Amino acid sequence: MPKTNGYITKENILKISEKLFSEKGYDGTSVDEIANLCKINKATVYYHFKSKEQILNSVMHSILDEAKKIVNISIDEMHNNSDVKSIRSYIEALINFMTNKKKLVSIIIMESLKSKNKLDLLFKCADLIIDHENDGVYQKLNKHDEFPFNNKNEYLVYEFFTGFIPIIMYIVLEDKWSEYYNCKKEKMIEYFIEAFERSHMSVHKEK
Amino acid sequence: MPKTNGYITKENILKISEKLFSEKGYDGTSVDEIANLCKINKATVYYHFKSKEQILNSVMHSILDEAKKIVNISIDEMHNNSDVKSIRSYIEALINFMTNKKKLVSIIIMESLKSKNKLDLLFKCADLIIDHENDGVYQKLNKHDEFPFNNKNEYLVYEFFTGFIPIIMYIVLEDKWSEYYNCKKEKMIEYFIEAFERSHMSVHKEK
Amino acid sequence: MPKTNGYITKENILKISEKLFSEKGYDGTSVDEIANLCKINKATVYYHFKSKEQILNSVMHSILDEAKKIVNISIDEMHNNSDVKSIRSYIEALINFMTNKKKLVSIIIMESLKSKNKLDLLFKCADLIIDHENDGVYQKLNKHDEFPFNNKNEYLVYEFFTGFIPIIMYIVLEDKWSEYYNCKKEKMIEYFIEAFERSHMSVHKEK
Amino acid sequence: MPKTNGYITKENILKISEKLFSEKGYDGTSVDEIANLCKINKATVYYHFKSKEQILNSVMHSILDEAKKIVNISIDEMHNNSDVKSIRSYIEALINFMTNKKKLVSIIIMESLKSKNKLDLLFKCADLIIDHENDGVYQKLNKHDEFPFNNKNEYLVYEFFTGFIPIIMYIVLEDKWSEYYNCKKEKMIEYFIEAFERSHMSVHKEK
DNA sequence: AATGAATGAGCCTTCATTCAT
DNA sequence: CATGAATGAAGGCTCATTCAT
Repeated sequence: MPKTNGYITKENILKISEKLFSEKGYDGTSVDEIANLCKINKATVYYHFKSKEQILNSVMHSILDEAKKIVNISIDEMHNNSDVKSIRSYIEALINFMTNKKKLVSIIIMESLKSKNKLDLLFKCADLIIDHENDGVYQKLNKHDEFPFNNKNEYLVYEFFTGFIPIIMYIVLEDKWSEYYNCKKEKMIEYFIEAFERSHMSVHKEK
Repeated sequence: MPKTNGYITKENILKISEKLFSEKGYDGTSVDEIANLCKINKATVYYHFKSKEQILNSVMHSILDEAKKIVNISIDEMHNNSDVKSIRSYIEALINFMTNKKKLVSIIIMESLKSKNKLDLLFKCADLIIDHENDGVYQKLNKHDEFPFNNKNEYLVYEFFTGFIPIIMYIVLEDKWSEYYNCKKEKMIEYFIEAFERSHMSVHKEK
Repeated sequence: MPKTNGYITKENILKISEKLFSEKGYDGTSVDEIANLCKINKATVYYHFKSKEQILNSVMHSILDEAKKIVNISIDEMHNNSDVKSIRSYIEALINFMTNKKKLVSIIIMESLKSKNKLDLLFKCADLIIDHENDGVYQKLNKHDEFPFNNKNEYLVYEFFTGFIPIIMYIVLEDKWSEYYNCKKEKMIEYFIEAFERSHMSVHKEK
Repeated sequence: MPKTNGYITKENILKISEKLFSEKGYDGTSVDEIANLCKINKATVYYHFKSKEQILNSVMHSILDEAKKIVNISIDEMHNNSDVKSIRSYIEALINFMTNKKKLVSIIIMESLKSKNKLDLLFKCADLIIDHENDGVYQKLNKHDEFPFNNKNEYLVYEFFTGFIPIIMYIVLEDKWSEYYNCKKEKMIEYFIEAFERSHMSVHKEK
């Protein structure tokens, strides 16, 4: 029996899909499952979304929006506190947020690796993080320093491959890593933050 | 009645599978396709391999073996030539090798991100590289330096997330990155090597 | 709240449906498509028509009405001019009219061939044409001739299967025939009229 | 449980499909139904045939082959008997054979009317009948007469639209016609043969 | 060593139709 | 008069896997 608010239904599909995609991946989740968990008819899913892929798309973009808010808040919080400590807490905030969306981050990465895929969501996420880092944290840190990069792309390569990538890969591989190398997660995150500061942040730090 | 030597058939399945997995990913390749391209019956595939996943497994391991050889050769070359330049050339050699296997590296990463996956191939690859770096290059370079890590895991986290990961992610994302950010690949590799030295290698360098 | 005059909406549905049925056939057209092209809601279609089949029905009947007008006009024109030449021009007029509705004629035929179909539209169309021919042209021509048929059904079988059917089948198959047998359409229509006179009309002609 | 002779299975699919297509039309028959009636798995159907359309194709072509045999036999039988009587029996034989395949003839016609369809089966059937008529019956009849057609296409248009078409349309519409016009079928076939001779055959008859 | 045949489970999608508003 | 939302029922097809030979 239908006739509730369609917006609610749509949001619910999104919510359940995010949950299922997170738990079982995109390919591992069937539209039947989504419909069943939503307690709606499968056709209703297709009334609200053109295709399964479009659901994924919507899920991803709503996460991106959520991420933006989190990042903004973190940035605001450390506005007057651009020391090493607050950077550490910014990174930790990022890791915390993403850790909750771990599986979806995996999906973003996996989809980005498929050769045919044109979603570019990984880069959009990166833009979000790096641009903020750029305008918020980074600028502060380097205000008085010599800027070590000659152009935007050189800078972006640095931020993306030595900053953004290690962080998200840490998030998605943390569990497996700690199991494989037999290392407690509390230790790991400590090591990682340390490693991140030693490598990527060495450029950002005041000498 | 056996038509040919079974060993040849098996090797052929592996070869074709590597090709197909590389082009279309694991999920995107069907056993039918493998059999067709091998010009053998689908059941023959299952005579040689217990499951599709086992094919993937074999493909992965044969790549690992190949990688080992390459790494060994590179290491040997560096033996008498362990200055910064040769580290650069080592990294370049690594990137070159992996670039040829780009799609398979993608598969290794993608498979590693799947929650159910128990292969740990990504970690095995990492072990291979890092151990070699550890025993071969690194030890040499740091023989007389203060070793900045307190224990093996701290060291491994560093090597894995700020060394290995950036390199392999660079390899698999290079094309898409250069397209998305409109940056020539020749420039990119230059920026990347520079970035890698600035971040990860900063620890390895002699001060 | 009513947006427009309901009558207009209904007529529009009919118009669009005729167009779509013509282009893609009845089965090939979905109610969604009709609604979309009408820029109305799908449920609105069902407000005006009980079912998709009823739309088809209405479309068919409105064509029948149109056909009646055309036939009447043609008949009138022939009234004072009932020689062989004008019969030819009558047939040509018929073909011309129907050629414009080619696809709908196809639909009528296709629907008539479906076993469950109870519309009998094909027969109704035939009645229309044959009756007119009967009352108008034929009677005139055969007023003084020996009538070659012993009863109404014998006459109807003759008119239907050797007169009406060849004409409508010519109309709907003309394009494909000319392509398959590599024959120009201008030639074809000439051959067909000739063939029609040789066969069907041989009975109607004055000896 | 599998492992019978694959050829038998394939033939069975064809047999059941012919039956179902005949009873319910192409669109009205689902692959599920075919599989169920064959008591095999749906996937087995797809093992033997690439698609549902390919099944139709095969069914049609096997009918065409069957038809060829029938036609050949009829032709042989009247080899030395080219009088009106034997022509009548040839037409009756044709009608008899096709009447058994009534629904399939409908399908051929319907498929031929679909604008996108490229099957051309209707024309192939026509070729079969007309060519035989040409080489067998027709030649005999006109041996000594003046040939009334100036070229092959003119002749084909005549045979196709005033000979072949009336016959097949009679076959597929017989039931509905007799019901609509309230006419017994025994009478109808008599009227039809008579009508056919009066119109189409008038050209073939010796004057 | 190799194969033809078969299968079960599942997948995404479409469609005509209905109902509360 | 018109609509947004929802549905049940199918439908065509794919895929990894198995078994008898």
